[in-house]
Amino acid sequence: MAKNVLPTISFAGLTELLGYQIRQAQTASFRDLAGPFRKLGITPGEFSLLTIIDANMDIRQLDLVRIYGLDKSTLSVAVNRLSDRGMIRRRRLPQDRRNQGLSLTDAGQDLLQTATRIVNDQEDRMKMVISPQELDVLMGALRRIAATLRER
Amino acid sequence: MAKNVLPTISFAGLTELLGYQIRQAQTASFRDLAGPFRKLGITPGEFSLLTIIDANMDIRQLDLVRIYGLDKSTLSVAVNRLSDRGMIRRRRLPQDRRNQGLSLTDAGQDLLQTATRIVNDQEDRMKMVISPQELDVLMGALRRIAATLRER
DNA sequence: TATTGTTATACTCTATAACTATA
DNA sequence: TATAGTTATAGAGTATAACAATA
Repeated sequence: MAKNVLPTISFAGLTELLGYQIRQAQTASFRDLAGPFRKLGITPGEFSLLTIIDANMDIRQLDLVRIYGLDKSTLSVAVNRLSDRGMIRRRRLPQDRRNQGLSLTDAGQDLLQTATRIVNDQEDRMKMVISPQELDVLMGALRRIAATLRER
Repeated sequence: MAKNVLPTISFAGLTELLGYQIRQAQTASFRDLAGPFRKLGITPGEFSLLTIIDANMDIRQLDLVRIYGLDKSTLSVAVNRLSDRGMIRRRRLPQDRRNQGLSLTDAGQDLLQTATRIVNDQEDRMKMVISPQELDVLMGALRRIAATLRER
């Protein structure tokens, strides 16, 4: 009946593409984080948002917009979500009251701490399959690739 | 007035994370493709779909579901879009009429050819900032990282 | 007038659930 | 009953446009 025959799929040149392998690694990373992060109610993007806000007292939304290359409306929505959940505080800055300084609440700091442990655990697992030398190459090469593609 | 002072943003540990750099490279790659691909009316995901269908005569949707780790409904929608545009053909397979074999139309093959040139151009630009040795390390390491994260 | 941010709206991508058809 | 695929629906994530407040 030929029922359990798994078809052999050709990926054509796909697997030889650097862009393809970068994407595969990236989706594997997100899916790996998805489970533990869902319990916390955050996404990888929100983790990085919390990290940057934590490290930059009273950062403005427009600075975050520049960092992420997102539209200001998109960022406003993202900040809303974390703010509604009591993780982020917004305050008008006295120097220029058009700006809103962002900071983490105590609950936000707790959340960040837990999320950071999850991320570090993933990092450890990734580093188990590559050598320290390979790690250096990887970090440098990925940075240069991103930079050159952003140039135009 | 301190108007043109660009604030110095700290990324905390973010830039030392492998997962972060992989994501940065991946979003840079997608954004770089976005412009030329928009003119063709396709996405990077659709490009890879076209490539795999082209290389696998009468492939079934369920095989694609397994490759991509997507839900069958998601894939059905994606195939619909390309089918509505006349790029993909579906035909019931005589061996088992529950299966639909997918193939590219002539227009689909033309589209794939044009998209492939765009992707290859991006690959060339990425390879201009890394050595052949680094390329080897990158491909191998990214493959192993994706594999280990998928294991659980 | 220009800048910072919000809101309404819409589009894409994804999954879940209920369905049809075929086996 | 099980498998392959479709459709309706809903939830993220994103952008555009119109708006409000502040400079």
